[in-house]
Amino acid sequence: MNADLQRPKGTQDILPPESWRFDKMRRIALDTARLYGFELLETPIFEQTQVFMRVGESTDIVQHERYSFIDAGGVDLTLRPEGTAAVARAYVQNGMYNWPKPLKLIYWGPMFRRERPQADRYRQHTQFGAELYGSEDPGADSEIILLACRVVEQVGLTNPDVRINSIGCAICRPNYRKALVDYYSARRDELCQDCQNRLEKNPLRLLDCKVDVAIRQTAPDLADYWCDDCKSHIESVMAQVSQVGRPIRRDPYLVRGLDYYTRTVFEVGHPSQGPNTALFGGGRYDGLSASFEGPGAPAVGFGMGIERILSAVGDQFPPDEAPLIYVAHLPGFMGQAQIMAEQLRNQQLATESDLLDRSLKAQLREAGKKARLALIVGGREWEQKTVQVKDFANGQQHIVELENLPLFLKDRLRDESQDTNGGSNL
RNA sequence: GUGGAUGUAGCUCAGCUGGUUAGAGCACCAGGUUGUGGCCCUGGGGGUCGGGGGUUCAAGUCCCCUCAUUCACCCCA
Repeated sequence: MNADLQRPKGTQDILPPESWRFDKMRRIALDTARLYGFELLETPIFEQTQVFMRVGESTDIVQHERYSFIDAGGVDLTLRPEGTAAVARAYVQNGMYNWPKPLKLIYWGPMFRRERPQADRYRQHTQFGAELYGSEDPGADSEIILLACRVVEQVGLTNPDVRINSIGCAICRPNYRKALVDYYSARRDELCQDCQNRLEKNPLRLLDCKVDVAIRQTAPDLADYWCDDCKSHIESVMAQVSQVGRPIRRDPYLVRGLDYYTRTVFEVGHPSQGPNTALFGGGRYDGLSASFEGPGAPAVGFGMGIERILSAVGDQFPPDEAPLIYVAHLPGFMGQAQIMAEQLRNQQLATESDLLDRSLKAQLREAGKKARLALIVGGREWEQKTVQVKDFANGQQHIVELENLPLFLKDRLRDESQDTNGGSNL
């Protein structure tokens, strides 16, 4: 295919069965969130560009990774690069600050960033996230962490590795920032090029440089600069999470890229993915809603990249397979087979029939690949108001009267523990 | 934005130092039974060797350019 007709760089066609794994993942995420009483919020996949500019002056995803366009009416729009800003906008615009507190919201959908694709990183990816508005209490932070961990556990990533840090508040962070800048400025010559830029742009990010690890070891620790409120806040979050039996550890070098965070930041990885990988992350952003000209409201949330999660679980997370019935037919009975299939679907039985008018042999070959049971419509049996039913689980074949058919089929499908000497491939 | 790797059938890949009509496995289709799947056997459809240019009697193979894909850094989900 010509290059200019191909899928855009960094996007993907999600083919079956992967597409069904996505669908199952979504159901699990939403169901788990409902277990905690979260509500689902849908926002547009594009917003006015200012919505994202408000929240991330110094972050790459709003600086030079934006998919922006001017529409025919001259409005500056951007495909959303992340969920939190859009939810904050919706929160203010819809007056949700007047809703009963706390307000617990989740979202699911595509996000867009124009960056160079690599393993598990796409220009369009799917994110599931939660935002909890209206509570400053450490319990809100722990609720968010617990929900996110439960979701990944539901898909098979047990014992997630939770790392947490506090980047302080408007009162104590400036002190730390100054101490950090002083420390690194004195060693400017020893820093890598990236860190010299970070020193100007976003000093906190000096801490998670992978090159200058020796320098940061003697750098000032955030913990020594926390005010009393910030200190007791993170301690309570960690205590609360631990008390439900979920390990959590402080990572003194953990700071996150988006600059709207206050106090809590966290990332969660998994042992199967290596020591410091991030499957998802989040934090607190108490000042965000105020920047949308609404009343200030404390908030905490997480965002989870679904492609990364599914890549991490691998084949351990198969899609659900409906036990399928295939209606095969003898020559001249193709129409009858489809009518039969439709009647079985009326009984909520997943059913297919041949649409190519192929030989019985070919029909059964296809049926054997995808179905649990095959029906054969036509011939002598049809004249006696019966059909042949073949069970691929054991190779047995029965002649069943039409009026008893739905009951018979449901009975066979219910019994999962058939002997399998026939070689089912389900 | 920086650096590395790779492009041969739908998929995974062979194709030695350039040498006849480019192959295999899997997948797909058909036949081996007048009305029966899997396993096995036989046959079949499918390829501008990513594209363009060059060297040569001869290029999938060598050279240049280009496009695409992929991995890492930056950043992030």
